[in-house]
Amino acid sequence: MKEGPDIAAIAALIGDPARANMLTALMSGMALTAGELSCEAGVTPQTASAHLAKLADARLILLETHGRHRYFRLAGAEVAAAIEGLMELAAHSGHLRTRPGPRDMAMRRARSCYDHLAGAMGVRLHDALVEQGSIVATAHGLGLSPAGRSRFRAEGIDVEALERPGRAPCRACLDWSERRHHLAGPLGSALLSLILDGGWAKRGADRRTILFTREGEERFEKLLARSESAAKPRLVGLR
Amino acid sequence: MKEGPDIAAIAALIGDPARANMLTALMSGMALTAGELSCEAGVTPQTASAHLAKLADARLILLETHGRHRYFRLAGAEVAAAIEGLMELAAHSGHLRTRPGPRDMAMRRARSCYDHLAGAMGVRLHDALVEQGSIVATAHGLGLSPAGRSRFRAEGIDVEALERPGRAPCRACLDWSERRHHLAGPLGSALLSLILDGGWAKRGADRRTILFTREGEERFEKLLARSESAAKPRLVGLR
DNA sequence: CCGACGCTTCGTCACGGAGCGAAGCGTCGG
DNA sequence: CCGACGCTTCGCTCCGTGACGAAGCGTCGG
Repeated sequence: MKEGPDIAAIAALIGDPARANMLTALMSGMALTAGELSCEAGVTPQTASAHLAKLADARLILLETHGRHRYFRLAGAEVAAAIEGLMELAAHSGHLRTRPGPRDMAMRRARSCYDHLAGAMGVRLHDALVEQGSIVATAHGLGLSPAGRSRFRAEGIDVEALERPGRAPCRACLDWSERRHHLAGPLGSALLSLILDGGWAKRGADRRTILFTREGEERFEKLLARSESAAKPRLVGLR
Repeated sequence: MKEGPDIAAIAALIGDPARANMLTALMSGMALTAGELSCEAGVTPQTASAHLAKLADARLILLETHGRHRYFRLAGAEVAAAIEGLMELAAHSGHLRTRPGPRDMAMRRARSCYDHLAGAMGVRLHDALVEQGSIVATAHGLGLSPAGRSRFRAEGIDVEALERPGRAPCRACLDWSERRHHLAGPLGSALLSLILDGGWAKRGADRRTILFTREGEERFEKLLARSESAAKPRLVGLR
């Protein structure tokens, strides 16, 4: 049993606290500078530099240079997925670092998981879209129903851009704080963009917590309500 | 960003080659003795014992004692999911340990991923069941359609046992070798049991490869064919 | 131009963890 | 009962890795 992916190499990279903190910070989906990441990791810039080089060599993160600033971001959704899987396992097996507090509650309510909405509100979004059939199971993962397409189009989302060959327009991502699925993939990403760009919510100081305005929350509820009451009749016998 | 699950602790456990090999061996879904796991890891029994204690303390594996034999198995599906996520990431980022060979081909074709069928055949099973609507998206993950329920019942599967409160009857699990979904969860588990108990296939020497007999392969194809041609008409416009 | 800043590279040190030999305990089977 | 076997625990060694200080390079802005 020595063939196949070398999970030890990958896990060992994530298994260092400094690197784990960096990767977790990058789960916000935003690119951060080497200096910012050294703060996140709580180490000196020189140490952070060595760590970042390892992550980049392993292709877990990507580098973009802007003058003297070096911006790093996660290499892609599969990195986020692996980290989310570890988070789920850590949460499930009781490996938590601090007691839940007010900030944790905000994280649990709404946060970005890489490029899409997670937390209780992310789960509600997924559930609502599934319940009324805007998204359905396909061989390539979750897909859009015809009714779903027109609904998202009405929200200003470029639906054609979501559906590219060999790429599922959405994906169920298991939420470590809710133990249920929230919506990931291109649709999930587009919806978080809609929420942030539309001013419904803004990022918290930690860059990851998503804080809805009063008005934004109403807009979000209206999105769920339209999702739940429009188009397809409810499949009562299904569940 | 110091709150939340401690992924470094979990990843560090997986990041040791000996422990990674053990966990990978346990992805077969079978329980193995401490001695067997020390062979898998390529270390002495005393070293293996210390590693196993760490994994058990962290609740990644469970111990069952039978006389002088100590059987260990993965603690649950969330462990398998995290490992699978790391496998996907390792494969995606080019962290492979050996060149693909004949054995690897058998692994890619059909293998057990914890308690369900993975590899090309596992992906085909998922796709066929989705295409004809036996399984559909629900808020709790993938669920069974009415037609799916009667079909699986006809195969001798205890469908009522699959659908328990708070537990999705199936789940899409991303396959690291195929980069597509195969079927996990209770239904996936029941189908692998059907395949193995029904004599359609047996486990390879490595305990993880699933080797179909000629006859078993025909039975499998018939399952797919019935899945694809029966009940619900094809949703041609969907994709 | 030049000092400040962001970041990388080099050298060194200290600590922790994985490894194994030795020893011991409990179970099994003849 | 007793030797063989499976497994755990203890003690010790060695190596690898993360940490930081020092130094250097490139970019930025006054």
